[in-house]
Amino acid sequence: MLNRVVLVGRLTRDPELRFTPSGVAVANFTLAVNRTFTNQQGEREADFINCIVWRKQAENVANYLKKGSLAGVDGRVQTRSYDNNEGKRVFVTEIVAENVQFLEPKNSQRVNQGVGASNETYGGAPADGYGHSNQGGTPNANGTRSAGYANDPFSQEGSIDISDDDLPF
Amino acid sequence: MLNRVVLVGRLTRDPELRFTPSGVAVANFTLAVNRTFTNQQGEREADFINCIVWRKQAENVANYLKKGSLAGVDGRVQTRSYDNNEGKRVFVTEIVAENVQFLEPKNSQRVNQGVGASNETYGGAPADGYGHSNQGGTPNANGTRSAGYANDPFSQEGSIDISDDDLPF
Amino acid sequence: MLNRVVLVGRLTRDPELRFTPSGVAVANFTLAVNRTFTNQQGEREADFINCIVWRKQAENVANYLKKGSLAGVDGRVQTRSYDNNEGKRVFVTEIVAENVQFLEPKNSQRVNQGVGASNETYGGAPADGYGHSNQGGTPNANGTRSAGYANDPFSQEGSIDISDDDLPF
Amino acid sequence: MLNRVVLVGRLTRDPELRFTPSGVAVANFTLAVNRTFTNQQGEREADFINCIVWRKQAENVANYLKKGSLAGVDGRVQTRSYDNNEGKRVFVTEIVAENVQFLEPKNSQRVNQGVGASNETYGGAPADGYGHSNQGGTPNANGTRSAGYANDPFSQEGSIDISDDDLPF
DNA sequence: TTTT
DNA sequence: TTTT
Repeated sequence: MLNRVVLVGRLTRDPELRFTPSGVAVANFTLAVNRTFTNQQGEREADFINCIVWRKQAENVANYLKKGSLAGVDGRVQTRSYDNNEGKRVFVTEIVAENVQFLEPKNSQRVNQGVGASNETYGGAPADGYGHSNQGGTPNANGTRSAGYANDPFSQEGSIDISDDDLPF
Repeated sequence: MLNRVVLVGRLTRDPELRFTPSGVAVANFTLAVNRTFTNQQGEREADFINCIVWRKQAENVANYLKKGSLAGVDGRVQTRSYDNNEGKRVFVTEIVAENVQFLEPKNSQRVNQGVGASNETYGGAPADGYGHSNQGGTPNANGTRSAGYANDPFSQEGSIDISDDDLPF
Repeated sequence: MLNRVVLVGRLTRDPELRFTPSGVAVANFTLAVNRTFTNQQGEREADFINCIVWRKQAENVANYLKKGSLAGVDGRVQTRSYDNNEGKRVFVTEIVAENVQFLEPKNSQRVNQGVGASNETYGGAPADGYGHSNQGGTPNANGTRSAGYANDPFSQEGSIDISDDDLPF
Repeated sequence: MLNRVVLVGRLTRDPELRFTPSGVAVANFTLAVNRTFTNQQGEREADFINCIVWRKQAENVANYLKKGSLAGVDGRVQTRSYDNNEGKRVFVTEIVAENVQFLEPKNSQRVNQGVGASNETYGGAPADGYGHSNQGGTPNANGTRSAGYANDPFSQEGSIDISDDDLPF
């Protein structure tokens, strides 16, 4: 059924790049989209919209976008649920970006540094329903733009709770 | 900034019509939007997307859509937050419908009955972060044409008070 | 760059199914999309929007949609130009449908009959800049369930001026 | 019915600002939208999409966008027809922009000079099916706030007559 | 928990 | 908490 979203906004912080157990890249980011109208106090509010993007585009996002970057997203609305650490079901609505357009002028774009550019929350399962992490070893030691430890044999240590079934293709 | 969503799906239950203190109609409904692709088990999943619509369109939605109705929505993604009854901040992402299209064939459409069709949760603040309601007293005292009858047990007598040019078809 | 269109409307006539020389299916149809507002005479006008769809979806469109069918389209705006029979350059704007949703209730859907369901303008090049037809050999030998005159020995007369380069993938 | 378009692209030339006989501003511009995929020769083509925008947004477009500007458009597909100077009916498909977003970085934006910035084709009906113009005499005699200065050589003296809250940023 |  |  028809399900289409188009957004233009700015990243509220650096994107987070992770990998599924089978090595597929996923990036998460939040877009601040300023409203075109003002509220009753005359202020222009914003919507803070969570986005997720897969594979090569995920790596591009991680490498070329950072906090404050202007970006366009073409995708679809997705809902999912997971049980949080208190055993409560949490419902999530987010945008799965199928196409991300970088809208920063060329000269303002810098390739992100490997270390720290995509900051995995080490140690302990993140509370967002994704379990991907990049535990142990030398994370992204290879540096450069694309994601080395996708091939890291140690990446499976500890638990992971995302399986390939979660991939949207 | 650009923020646009278009959906086609089916209502998971009857829409809920409420009113702000100043008498503005708001309807909430959830659209089940079937995915166009299947997961790795070969099943076609759905996204359950919360929508909100205001004013005249809210009344039309409450009057002409019900559980199972096929509808299209043109709107924007909105995020907001509120403190739940445990004092915890909850973040909500929903679609503000600016235009709702009824996609049921004509003959399958019936005007909803006033009682029960749009069920305001009386007594106590709803847990969804909206406080609007139109409880007791002189509903819609502020006047205008909007729909006091939503909560009015007598509203079915005689004709309904939506004029023909309010009808979206 | 972002380029996204979503439409819901009714086919103004039966879709036309053709094939490129290499056997790729293409269907053309026009969607009448009623405006949600009225003009100064109080009339509700419509936009008549040309759409094109490729491959399996083209065959589905040809088989399951006909004049009057309600359909949704998710796609992109495309422009192209060609020289008409008076040697004048003509510019065309149309929607390339990437996803077509059938919105007719199940019971009202009938599989189109092969012959006549999708009516190729026989004899002479069509004036729309597509010359596709299904020339030579055993057209559509690969065949399967698709559209009637795909198997029409006469459809090959005249030239074809679409090459595979025109395919959007 | 649902009819929604979102585009991001660059103006192929300066926008053209005109006025209807009753003084309503209209701007036309063409957006070059680069495709996200390449053709079989490996080239990335573009679509050249005609847009039209009304009233205050038309004036903003004329004042703040020029050839090469990056802009986003949220609108709908419109078709219309007119008889050209050879008495032939011409069909036009264009995008009516309901919201235009300026995507150029702040420092790269300059207010267009009045003269030449928005170039009305004086003398003789334009061949595009719009007859509006605002020729000579008392421009914008009907009054209101709309932009006579578009054609007014003196309009640059002192301050520009767009108030700050008209600015889209 | 938010961007310019 | 989900629709056909």
